[in-house]
Amino acid sequence: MTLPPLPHNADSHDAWQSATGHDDAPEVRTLAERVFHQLQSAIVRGELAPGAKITEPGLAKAYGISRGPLREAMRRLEAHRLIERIPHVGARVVKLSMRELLELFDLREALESMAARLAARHMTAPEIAGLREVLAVHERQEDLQRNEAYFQREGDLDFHYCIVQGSHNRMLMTMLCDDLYYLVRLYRTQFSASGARPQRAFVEHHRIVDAIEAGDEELAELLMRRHVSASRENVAKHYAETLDEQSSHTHFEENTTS
Amino acid sequence: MTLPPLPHNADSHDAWQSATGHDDAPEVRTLAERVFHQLQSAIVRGELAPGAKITEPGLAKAYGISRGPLREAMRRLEAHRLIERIPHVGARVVKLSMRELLELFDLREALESMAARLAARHMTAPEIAGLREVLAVHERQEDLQRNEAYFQREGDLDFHYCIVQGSHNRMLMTMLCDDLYYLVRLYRTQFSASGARPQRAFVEHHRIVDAIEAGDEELAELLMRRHVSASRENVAKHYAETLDEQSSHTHFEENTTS
DNA sequence: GGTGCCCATATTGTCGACAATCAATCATCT
DNA sequence: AGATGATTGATTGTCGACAATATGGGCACC
Repeated sequence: MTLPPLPHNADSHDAWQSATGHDDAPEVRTLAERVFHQLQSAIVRGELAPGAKITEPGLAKAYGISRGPLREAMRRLEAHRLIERIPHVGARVVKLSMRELLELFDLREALESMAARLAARHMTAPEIAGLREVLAVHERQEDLQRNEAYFQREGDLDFHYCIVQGSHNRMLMTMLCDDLYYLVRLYRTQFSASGARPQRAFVEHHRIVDAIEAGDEELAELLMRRHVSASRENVAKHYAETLDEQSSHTHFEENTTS
Repeated sequence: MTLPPLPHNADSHDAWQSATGHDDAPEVRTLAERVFHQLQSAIVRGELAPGAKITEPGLAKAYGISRGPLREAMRRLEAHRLIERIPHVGARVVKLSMRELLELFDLREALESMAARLAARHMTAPEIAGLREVLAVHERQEDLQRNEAYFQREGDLDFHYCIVQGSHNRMLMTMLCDDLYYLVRLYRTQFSASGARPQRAFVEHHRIVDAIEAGDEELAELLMRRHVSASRENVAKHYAETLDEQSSHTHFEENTTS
C-alpha cells in the first residue's frame, strides 16, 4: 500500500475559502460525501501521489468505512476528473500531462472570459466591493512576503472565484469552481508550479476589476482572456525550460480511457 | 409509480451518432453503466417526465437489478446534471427553467466559440471533409422535408459535435458532448422546441466551415459565437411569445441544491 | 532459451438485509 | 377549530458476503 498520511479531521474539507465569504456545504450529512471531500482534499494537496493506484478495500479500511459509501465517493471523484477508473481493473489518481494542462487553460480562457463579461453585466456594488477587498488582502500579503511568488497559490483562485460568482451563472459557477479549479490546484501541486509572475498578474487583476466596475463587458472579457492566456504561455514557457534543463527521458504517456 | 414505458433494449444507448462516424463506448461492460445509459436516454427522450420523483427500489425493480448498481447510475446522472438529489430525501428528474436554459446558452457560446477557434487551428483535411459531408446530409434532408423546421433536432447537434471533435481538446469534447449536449437535447424535449430557423442556421453552418477550412481562427470563433448567440435569442423570443399567449400562471421556482 | 497457455490470487461488480433519517398522518392540547 | 407534538410508514444510507473478471506467476511446449 502506498498510502500517504491520511487526514482524519472531517471539517477540513475545504480550506481555500479565505476572503470570498461563501459558505457552501459546511454540513456533510452523509458518509460518502465526507469521504469524497477528504479524498478530494487529499488528492489536490498531493497527499495521494498522482498515478497512485487506489484500491477499494484499502481505502475503505483506511477510512474505517465500508466499500459502499467509498464507491460513491470514488464515483464523484471520477466525475470531477480527479481519478480515472477502468472497469474491472481499478482506479488511480489522475496524472495531468502537459497536453491536458494546456487544454485546461484553453477551457479556462473560454469560460472565465465569459464569466468576466457576465460579471461586468450583473455584478452588484457590494459584490464589487468584496472583490476589491480580496485584492486588498492580496496586496497586503504581497507587502509582507514581497515577490515570494507563491502568494497567489490560493489567492489567485480566490480572485477568479469571485469573478465567477459575480457572473450569476450557476452552471458556470459549478463548472469552474467545482471542477476546473480543483484541477488547477492539482496541477499546481503536481508540477510544483510557482506562479512566478505575481506583479503582472496583480495589475491585470486590478484592471479587470476596473473594467467590471465600469460595466465594460467587452473590455472585461478581453482582459480576462489575455490574463488567462498569459498565464498559459507562462506555464508553457516554464515547462519548456524545465524540459531543457533535464533533457533526459522525455517520458510521455497517453491514457487510454475507453 | 409514474413509470413511462421503459425500453429494455440495451444496445440503443446512444442513437444520435448519425454521420459523425465516431464509435465510443459501444460495449458496456457493467450493469451500472448500462442502466446509466438507459436512464440517460429515457430522461433526454422525455420518457421520464421532468420533475418526476425517482425512487431507488422502484427503478431497481423496474430494471430488474439491485439497488447498488442503480445508485451508481444515479450518481452519474447527478454528475451529468440530469437528475437532482437531496440527501435522505430523494431524487427527481431535472426540470430546466428558462433561466438555466439561457445560462446553458451562455456556456455554449463560450465553449463552442473556443471549439471553433481550435477547430480552425487543428482540424485535419479528412475531418473537414467529414464535416462537409454532414452538411451535405443535412441539405439532402432539408430537400426532402423542406423547411419543416425539425430537421435540426439531431442534425444540428451532429454538426456541433463534429466541430468539437475537431478542436482536438479532450476536456472540451467531454464537457460539451458528454454533459451540455444532453442538456440541450433535454431542453428540446421539455420545451418541445422546434428549432424554427433552419435556413439561417444552415447558411451559418456553412460559413463556419468555410472559416475553419481557411484556417481563420478569429472568424470561425466569431461566427460560431454569433451562431450560438442567435440561437439563444431565438429561444428567448420564442419563449416570450409563448409566455404572452398563455399569460396565466407564471410559475417559477428555484432549486435549493445544498 | 523464448513463448504461449493455464491457474491462483486479488480486486471489482453485484446482491440482499439492517439501521438511520425524513415526510405525512393522526391524535392531543390550547 | 387551529396548531403542535408524537407515531407510522417509506425511503435512503450503510454494511457484509458472494460471484464475475482481470492481473501475475508458474509451467509446459516449441
